[in-house]
Amino acid sequence: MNIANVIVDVPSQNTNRPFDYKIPEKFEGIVQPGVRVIVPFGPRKIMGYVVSLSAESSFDKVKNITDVLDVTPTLTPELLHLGKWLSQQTLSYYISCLQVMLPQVMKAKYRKELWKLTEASLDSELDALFDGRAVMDYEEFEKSGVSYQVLRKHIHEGEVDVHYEVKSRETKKVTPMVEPQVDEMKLEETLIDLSNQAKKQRAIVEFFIENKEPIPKKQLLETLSTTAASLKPLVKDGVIREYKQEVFRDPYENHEFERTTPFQLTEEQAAAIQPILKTIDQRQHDVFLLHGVTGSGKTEVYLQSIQKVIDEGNEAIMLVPEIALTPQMVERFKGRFGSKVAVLHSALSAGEKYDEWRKIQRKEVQVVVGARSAIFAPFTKIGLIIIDEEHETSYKQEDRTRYHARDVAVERGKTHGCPVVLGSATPALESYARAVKGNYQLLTLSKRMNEAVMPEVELVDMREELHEGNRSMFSRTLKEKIEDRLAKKEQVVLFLNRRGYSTFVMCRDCGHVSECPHCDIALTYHKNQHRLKCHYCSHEEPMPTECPECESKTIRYFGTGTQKVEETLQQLIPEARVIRMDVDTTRRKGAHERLLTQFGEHKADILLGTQMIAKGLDFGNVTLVGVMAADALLNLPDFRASEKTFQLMTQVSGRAGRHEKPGEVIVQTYTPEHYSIDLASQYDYEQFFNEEMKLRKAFNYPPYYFLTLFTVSHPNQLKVQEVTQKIVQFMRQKLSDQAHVLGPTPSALTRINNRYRYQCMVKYKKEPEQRKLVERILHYYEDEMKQENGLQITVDFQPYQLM
DNA sequence: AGCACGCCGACT
DNA sequence: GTCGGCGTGCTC
Repeated sequence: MNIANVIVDVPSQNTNRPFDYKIPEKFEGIVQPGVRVIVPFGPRKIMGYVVSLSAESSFDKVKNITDVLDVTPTLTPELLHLGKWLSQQTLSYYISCLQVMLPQVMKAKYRKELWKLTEASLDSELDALFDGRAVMDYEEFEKSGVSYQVLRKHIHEGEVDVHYEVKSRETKKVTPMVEPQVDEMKLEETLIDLSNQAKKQRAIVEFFIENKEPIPKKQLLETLSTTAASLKPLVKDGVIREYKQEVFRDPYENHEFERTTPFQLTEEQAAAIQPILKTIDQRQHDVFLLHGVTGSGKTEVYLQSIQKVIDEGNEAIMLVPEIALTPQMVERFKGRFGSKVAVLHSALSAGEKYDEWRKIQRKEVQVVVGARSAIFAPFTKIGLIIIDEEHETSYKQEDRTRYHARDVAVERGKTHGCPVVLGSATPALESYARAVKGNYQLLTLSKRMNEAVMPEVELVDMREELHEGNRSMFSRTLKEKIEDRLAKKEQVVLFLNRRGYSTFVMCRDCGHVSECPHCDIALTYHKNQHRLKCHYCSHEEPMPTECPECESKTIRYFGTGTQKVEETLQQLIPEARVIRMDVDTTRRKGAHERLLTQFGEHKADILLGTQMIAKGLDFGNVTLVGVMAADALLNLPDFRASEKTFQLMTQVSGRAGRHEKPGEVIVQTYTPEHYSIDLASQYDYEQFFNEEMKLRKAFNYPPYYFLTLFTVSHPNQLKVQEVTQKIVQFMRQKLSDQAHVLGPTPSALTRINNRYRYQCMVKYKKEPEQRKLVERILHYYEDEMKQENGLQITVDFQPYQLM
């Protein structure tokens, strides 16, 4: 077994397979599957992952491994296998799948340098470049314009070498530590031997007679208010040992977490947790859908399930949509499990992420709470995987390796023989359908804790506001209610959905929205052509000058933002103190948490924000939630628009009246009669599910059909159309009659960076050959895709982002 | 992905 | 005749 099979860090079709390398004697025993190595590859040196070992190679010119980067494997056998699975699922390169599972800093960096190997002088031009140095960046040479011929001559003469260096970017933070190197008796002796003048040295020795434990050098010197000068002789005499220890950057270092103990479960919670605990006990794989209304105490169910897993010595993964958005969730986990928890989310620095990851790898924690990629936590004894707010689209990675964390969770759950719990107040239609079918076990929490009731939702018809002469974006009702809360010293959350708000066309008189006759999807306004287009089929029509329904001339496209709302609000209610939360105000690190803390301390009356305030906020003093424009999402060119609207409205409503004071929700809309808005206002998920399923069935969308989305892009529009057309034809010809192949269609964002984008969508029920067909297509266009600025074809087997 | 090699046109 | 443009094929 002295051959290592290595997946090299070269994402391409031709290198998407293991390469064999000899393991030099000095690395025997260290090189094993999952270890990162540096290997020669052609003229350069690159990083690679050992995926397996073998006794011999069928290749006769096997090179040696240059270096080993890990002492313990970075990837467990399970993760190596999972990476393979992922590459098959997403049709991406094995190496990309392995990289996506690891913290960014573990990706290798490469440096190319020129080394001068001789004292003699070279070609004058080149000598001028080296300028007396022995090493220079290759880039310098490239930029200099000195001809390659000149360089090549010297390389052949052995006077200059092109040197490739692999740099690992991970940095470990170390801190100097000190500890006694001798026993207590010896310390006492030292004390006697020390002269009476050496006061500080005596103090140090005395300190260590009291405390035998290692202590950071800095801390010791501070406590005894001395300097390194008095420590030095003791180290020299071998009484005290100085060494460096790796410290983990702890993002929550200066944060006190209030310890909490398990609550008494309500009857409903107890009933829901029962089957989960049983499955944990039996070490079985099963998927649960925990459908619990907002505030019903799903988190407590998670916490107590995890507790059981920990008690049995196993590990748990808990995914949350974007943990930076829910500091309160971190609080609860740290509060319950203390240092057993690692936290992984995007607000951490690269170094912090790496350290949290290493805590998991070194088995210093048993629980990880994190966003999407935390599903790849290098645990080996997973006893439970939880996905909170499972309907959230952020669980789907939208570039390169297009995986859905839910699928990975189920896959890992199968290998570990452990339950997967999906929790949501508004499950994704796909998930609920599976639960109804019996593929998932449905668990329900229908009541809020503490006998709180869901806040009353009032729909305000903005068309009527307009008819009655109110042209403001605030309805009279909303304005009055805000003023009322301010008077009572209570707080208000105002929610505005800005995304996609500028492109749909609506009549301000009757609320009519232009839709595609074939797709039941809002048409998108294209400003430059002044036309309406459907992004699913090829339908398009001119921008109407009057409403097709009521002939009013007030039909137009929409656009507004949080800033505008804030201005209007200030004019309307000048005394209100407003905190605005959107991408602009939360860009800086920690800004998010700071703003929320301010709001929590009632330093503002109104919290105005986008998406990011919809989740996880839990402020007892908030008694009014206002939704500025509920329709905004509804009219996105997306078959999930209704579902997203329903989910968002439900979530936002859940922000009000979570504690003693009852809450109230005002929803401003131009289409109060729309089933998703109407049913969300009644908190009727099931009815919504039924309605939406009818439409999905009628229009062949998930969960009745699966989707595959091809996106083709190229600088030349004709080329894109042509290629997409070919793909469409090929798929139509090869797939069964049950599959629907749509396209070619311009993408919603038809041109990005001067590249035109077209798509082909496949709706299908069962096409076992599909992946192979797609592989054939990608293989066919391989050469054209390699070219710089050439053709690009991406395939998404479970698209969420349809633009 | 890089890199070397090699085949072609445009020059000293 | 040589320099350097880019297409082609390979990397254990």
